[in-house]
Amino acid sequence: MALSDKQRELIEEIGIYHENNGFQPAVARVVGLLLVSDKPELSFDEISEALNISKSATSNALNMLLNTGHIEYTTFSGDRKRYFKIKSSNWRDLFNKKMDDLSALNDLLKRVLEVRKRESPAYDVQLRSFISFLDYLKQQLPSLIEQWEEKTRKERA
Amino acid sequence: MALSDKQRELIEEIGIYHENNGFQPAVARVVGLLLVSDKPELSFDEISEALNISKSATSNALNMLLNTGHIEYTTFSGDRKRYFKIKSSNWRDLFNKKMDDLSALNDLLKRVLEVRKRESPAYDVQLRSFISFLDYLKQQLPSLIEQWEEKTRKERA
DNA sequence: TATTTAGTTCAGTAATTTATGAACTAACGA
DNA sequence: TCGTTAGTTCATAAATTACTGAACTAAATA
Repeated sequence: MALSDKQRELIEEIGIYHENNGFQPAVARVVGLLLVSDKPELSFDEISEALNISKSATSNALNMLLNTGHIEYTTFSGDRKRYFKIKSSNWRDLFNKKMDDLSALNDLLKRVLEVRKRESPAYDVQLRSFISFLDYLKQQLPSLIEQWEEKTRKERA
Repeated sequence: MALSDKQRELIEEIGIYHENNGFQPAVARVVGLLLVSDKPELSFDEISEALNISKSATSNALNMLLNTGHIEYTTFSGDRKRYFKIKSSNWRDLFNKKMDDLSALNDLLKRVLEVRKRESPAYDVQLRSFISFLDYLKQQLPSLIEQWEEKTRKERA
C-alpha cells in the first residue's frame, strides 16, 4: 500500500471533513483512504496497515460503514479476504442526507413558530421567510437535478 | 422564565440538532432557548437559570455564539444587563454555511481525482458526475434564490 | 486433524470534551 | 468608599468517545 505524501495529506483532510460530519476519526480516515488510494478495493489488512490502526478499530470502522451503506465489498473465489470499496451510489445518498438535514431543521423551525408566543408577529417574519425558502428549495430540487441531467446529456452528445 | 413542556422539549430537539452540527451541548441549548422562548431577548441570568447551567457554561456559550455571529445583544439605559437574541440575519448565513460545506467537499473530491492513479478512468465516472452536479448546484443557487424572492414578492401583492 | 487466515468481541485505558465552582474583575450605584 | 451586579477566568472534575491488545471464533487450507 504505497501512498504518496499528497495522498496521506488528502486522507487526513477528508478525514477531518467527515469527522466534522459526525464520523469517528478512524471511520473518517477509512473513507479517505478508500477514496484516495490508487487501488479501488482494499482488504482489511491493507486498510489496517495503511492507516496504522488496530484490527479492532478497523473492524469497527468497516462494519459501521457497511451498516450505513457507505461502503461495500467484493470477494474473489479462492481468496478468503473481502475487498472493501466506496459504494458509488453513495454520492447521491450523501447529498440527500444533507438535504434531509435541512428538511429536519425546517421541521424544527415550523414547530418553533407553533410553540412560542411572541408579542408581535414582527418577530416571526425572518423565520417564516427562511422556512419558506427551505420549502421552496426542497420543492425545486428535483427539477434542478433534471436540468443538470439534461445538460450533461447534451454535453456528451 | 416560564417554559411549557413543549418548549422544553423543542429546546432539547433543537439542541440535539445543533450538537450534530458541531456545537457543544450547552451552546446548542442556548440557541434552542433563544429561538423558542416567548421573550425574544433574554439576560445572562435568565439563560443560566432556564437551562440550569452554571455561569461559566453560560458565559462560554454566549461568547462562543457572539464570536461566531449566531447571536447579538441589546442593552437598555439604566440597566447593566445585556439582553441576548438570535441574530436574524443568521438564517441566510446558516444556509450559506451548509452550501459552503458542500463546496468544501467538492474541492476535496476534485483533489481526489488529481491525486489518485486509478487504472481505468471508469472508476472516476461516478465521482466526476457528482462533482459536476455540485458545481451545477452552486452555480444555479443564486438564480434559485432570485426566483424564490420573485415568487414571495408576487404572493405578497 | 492441525494450522492458518480473516476477522470479531470486549474489557480496559487513553484522550478528548464539556461542565462546574470558586475566585476574580470591572463598573455602577448608594 | 463600600456593596452589589454582571459577568469572566481557570483549575479541576465528570462524562463521553475512541482506540488498543488480547483472547476468541469460524471457516479454509495443509
